Amino acid sequence: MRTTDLLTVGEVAHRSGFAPSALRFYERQGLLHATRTSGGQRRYQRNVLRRLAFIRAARNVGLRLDEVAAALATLPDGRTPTKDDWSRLSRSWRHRLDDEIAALTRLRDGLESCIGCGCLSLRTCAFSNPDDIGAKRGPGAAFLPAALTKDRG
Amino acid sequence: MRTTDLLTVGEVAHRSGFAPSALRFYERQGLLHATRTSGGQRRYQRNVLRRLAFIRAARNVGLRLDEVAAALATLPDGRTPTKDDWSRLSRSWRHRLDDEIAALTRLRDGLESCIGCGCLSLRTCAFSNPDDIGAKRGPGAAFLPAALTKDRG
DNA sequence: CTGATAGTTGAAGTCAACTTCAAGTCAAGC
DNA sequence: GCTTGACTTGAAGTTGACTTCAACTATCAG
Repeated sequence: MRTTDLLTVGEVAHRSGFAPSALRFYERQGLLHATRTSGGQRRYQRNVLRRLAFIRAARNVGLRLDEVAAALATLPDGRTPTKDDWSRLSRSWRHRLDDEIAALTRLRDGLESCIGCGCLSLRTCAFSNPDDIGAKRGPGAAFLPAALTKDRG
Repeated sequence: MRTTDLLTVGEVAHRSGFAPSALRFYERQGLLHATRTSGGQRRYQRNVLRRLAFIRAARNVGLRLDEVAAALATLPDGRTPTKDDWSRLSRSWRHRLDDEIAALTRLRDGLESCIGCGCLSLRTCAFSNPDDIGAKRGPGAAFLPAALTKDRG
């Protein structure tokens, strides 16, 4: 293993938990940057790991990659981001998570009142209201992540 | 408008909130059934609306269509499902929603402790841990529905 | 009977976030 | 210098849940 302060794709993949293909994909999407060796191979700065931690956290919260990219674009260039920078970016997530939790809680409570009667009426039952949570999703979007649902498949 | 007790695709679409294309898709997936006119057009029984209400509710909870199909397959055939039938099917959802809410709550609380320090360390911060919620999703699956995220895009 | 409106089909497209593939090139330890 | 393992690329494939399209056909009010 080399002793430079630059990391190879494999090293970054191993340390971050992202697949190499994901790292290359993120680079194409403008979320990451890497210098190249004379032979064309990627070499990453060590701070890419924090950036990737941010990306994973943002994805956990439910941000799409383009939103993550937009957030990352607000980081000051020319200097390494500080803790305050990262903190600022993730501050708004709390509200977002609150909303998500509230929506799911409403859904659960609606279910509580529906289980008893078994109605599932399209008109009266808030639980299956088209205007509720699941409606008007864009094409192709799954509702909840597999990781949240896989345990009780 | 006809006065039969059978519904056209358009009527079902309007009453259920599903697009006609979604109804045809569900039929191909075995979630719905329709009789046909002599001319080949679909005609739906009135109880298809309750079935669709169930489908929407299940989707709201986060079930995939194949899971919904499996659940619907446990309905007794030969008779119209009763309220008890529907109630039985949706009873397990409560637990599932509880888990989803708990996972998001853990995530939010992890965020709370991370906001202060801005660490986002891959090693120490539970919030961005690869093994946490967002990790190991299958390809193509979005984390949260647009409906939950669109307001505070 | 006619014309407007609504319905039919299979095939292909969409979206997000990646993964997989084939065919080849680089880096480094011995 | 050679071998081995890691790396490179663009293109195409995957998944789930639909939507869109083009080219027709059916239904029904008047």
